Amino acid sequence: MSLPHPTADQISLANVLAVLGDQTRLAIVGYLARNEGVAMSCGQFLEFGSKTNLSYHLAKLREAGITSTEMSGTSRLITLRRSDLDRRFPGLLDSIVTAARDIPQLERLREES
Amino acid sequence: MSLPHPTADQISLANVLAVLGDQTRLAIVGYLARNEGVAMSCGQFLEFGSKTNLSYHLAKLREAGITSTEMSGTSRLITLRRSDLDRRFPGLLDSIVTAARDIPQLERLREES
DNA sequence: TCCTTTGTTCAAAATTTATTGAACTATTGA
DNA sequence: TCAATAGTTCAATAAATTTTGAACAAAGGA
Repeated sequence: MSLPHPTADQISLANVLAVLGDQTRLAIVGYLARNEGVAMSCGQFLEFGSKTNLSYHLAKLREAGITSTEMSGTSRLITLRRSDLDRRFPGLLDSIVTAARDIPQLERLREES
Repeated sequence: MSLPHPTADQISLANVLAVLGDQTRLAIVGYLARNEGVAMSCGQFLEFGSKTNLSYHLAKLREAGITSTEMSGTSRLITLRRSDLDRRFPGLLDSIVTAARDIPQLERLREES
């Protein structure tokens, strides 16, 4: 991990909610949750926006402590910080991901994968 | 209920998260949750901001479907839409309210009540 | 009726967020 | 080494959100 990540106790609830209160980022997190264990690269999310815009949203997710981003050669591997989030805010991620499953935009994504 | 409220299925997850991703509104919801069953008036929240500003934040909460506001004489009674939220997003409100209990700003509020 | 209480609406200003394109860095493979 | 790949940074713009004060409205009590 060479990129700046907040430590588990630096993760703020209000910030996590604010960052997830955006369709694009919510869709990204839903996708990560449905593919947990599999590290995703930024390119996986190109259907959600331009490369530049994704860079912005993915940085927001990382800075909020929601995702972890590790460099791997020329790409970056993104994973959900599941255990940190669960320890810090029990039940929150699960309830969000479950509820996000019903969002149209995510339905579409699931069919394609 | 003479004020406009969204119906249960008009409540959007992203919007709920966005609206709760704000310290002031999160504090208000934490307060409502700790006093569930007791309807609160807008004035109860004056320590969180100016009257005008609270009017804005409380409208946001109502429009997002998080609270219900009923007119009662010269004041308004505000309650959490607990059952609608629980049905729509199981576990979400509880996990948020539980996590919000550890937020400093809310600690202060609890002592004063 | 008049005053007080409770809270709103409006418009302006301040602040924050999101989106874009151009230029750039770093790594990998040929 | 050279070109392609993956993604970033920067500056500018666009858009949405917050905050404020002044003026307003409606109900209740003296």
